Amino acid sequence: MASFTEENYLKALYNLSNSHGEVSISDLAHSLAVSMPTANSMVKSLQKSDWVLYEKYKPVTLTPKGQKEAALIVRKHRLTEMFLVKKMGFGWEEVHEVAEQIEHIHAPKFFDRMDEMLGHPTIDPHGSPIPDNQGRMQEFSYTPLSTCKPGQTVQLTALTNSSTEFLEFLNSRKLALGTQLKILSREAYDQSLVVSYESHSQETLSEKVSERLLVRVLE
Amino acid sequence: MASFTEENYLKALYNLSNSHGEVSISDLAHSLAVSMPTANSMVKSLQKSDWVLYEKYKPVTLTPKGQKEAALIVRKHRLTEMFLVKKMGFGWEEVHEVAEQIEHIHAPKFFDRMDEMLGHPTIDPHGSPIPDNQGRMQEFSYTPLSTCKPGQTVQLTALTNSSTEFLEFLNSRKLALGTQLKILSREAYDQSLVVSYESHSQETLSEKVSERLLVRVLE
DNA sequence: CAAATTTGTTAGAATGATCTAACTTATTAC
DNA sequence: GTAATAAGTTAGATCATTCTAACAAATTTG
Repeated sequence: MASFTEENYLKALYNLSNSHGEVSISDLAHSLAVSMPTANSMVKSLQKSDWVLYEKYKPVTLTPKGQKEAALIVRKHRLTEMFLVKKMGFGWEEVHEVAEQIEHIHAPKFFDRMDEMLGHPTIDPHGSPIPDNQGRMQEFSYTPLSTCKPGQTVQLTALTNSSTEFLEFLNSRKLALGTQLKILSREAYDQSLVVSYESHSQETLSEKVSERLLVRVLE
Repeated sequence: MASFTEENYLKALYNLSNSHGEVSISDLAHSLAVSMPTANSMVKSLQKSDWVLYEKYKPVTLTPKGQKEAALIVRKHRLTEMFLVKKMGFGWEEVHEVAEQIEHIHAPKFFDRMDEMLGHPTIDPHGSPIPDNQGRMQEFSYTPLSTCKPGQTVQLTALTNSSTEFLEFLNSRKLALGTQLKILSREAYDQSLVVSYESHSQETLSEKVSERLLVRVLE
């Protein structure tokens, strides 16, 4: 069984994996706020327990066993976030820290019960998919708002960044998942978008914001 | 801030404290399933951080700081047990293991919200008092059923032991907190008691059981 | 109270997770 | 295609938590 620390490495590897499933030691170390030698030695030890594949000077890859373990940790994290929001009345900007701790609890029945109470949700409060209890995660193909065109109507479905600051910004603009946005125009100079939604007839979103908003194009 | 391990030592000290607030190294070690040298060295290190008072060859005592910290961990444990039973549908025999892990979560808002949703409970599902958010715990003076006399009517209010096996035994006899028992007789040979309650007109409880049942005498 | 037993301590070692300093390999930029 | 930079590794140390073996103090018991 993976230790608390090992679980954090597995989750980081899972989240950092590129399209080839590879993660550099450097990225891993930065993501976990540890030194490169620390990440290096932990990767060697994860290899011994068959969680990762690794060769000197090459990027790290999760084994199927490692992938499943990591996905199940992510599952616990996202189920917890959903539970905190839907059943305990927390805001989507408040749940990350707590979920970061609860994801390490070893108690299948606890998370199964959450899942049940929530009606087996497939996404978390930030629109990220929840892996199933076998560690399989469905792929969504959402579009960054930044790549959409004036005239399009879209629905906000997920975020690429869920930092407290960003979530609080979205709260201040009353932007929630599910909101339908009409793209009015794009400013050529800074790529900011002018959109309208609900009672907001004109709201400007910077490129920094619009590239973090994932949408489904409605028309 | 106390580490996960330190928190477990503080909690053990809190639970093992006798009327003078003292705990022997031996009891501490047994309770945590570690060797005596381990307990000894941890006690020395807890002393350095002002969690405990300690002198060579003397029993250990929690400082006020240590007592409060321990009580707040116990508070988190018992609130969690209550939440699992009342809000998530778990049985009282299923909640100890999970609460043992969740008690280490650092997230005041999470536990405050539980407390609120539960209506600020003062006892956990096994009748044990929940310390308040300042770490103060009210003292109840319950009587072990084993010391009661035939003819008395009592109400089951708490347990001195909450092992899964004992709780499952109580489930099998439909004995829940709040149940009113009438003591019919006592067997002189083994001190077992014959009681009646609800639809059970005659149930024999061994001394081992009756001394673990805490009651309030009604008449 | 002296012997036996229990309890507590010291010393020394192991493991997991981390660091810095120094060095090596790989990549990027002229 | 070298020189500079970035990325990765090794070596060696530290800290927390644990152990066993050996010894010492305190308590219990005949």
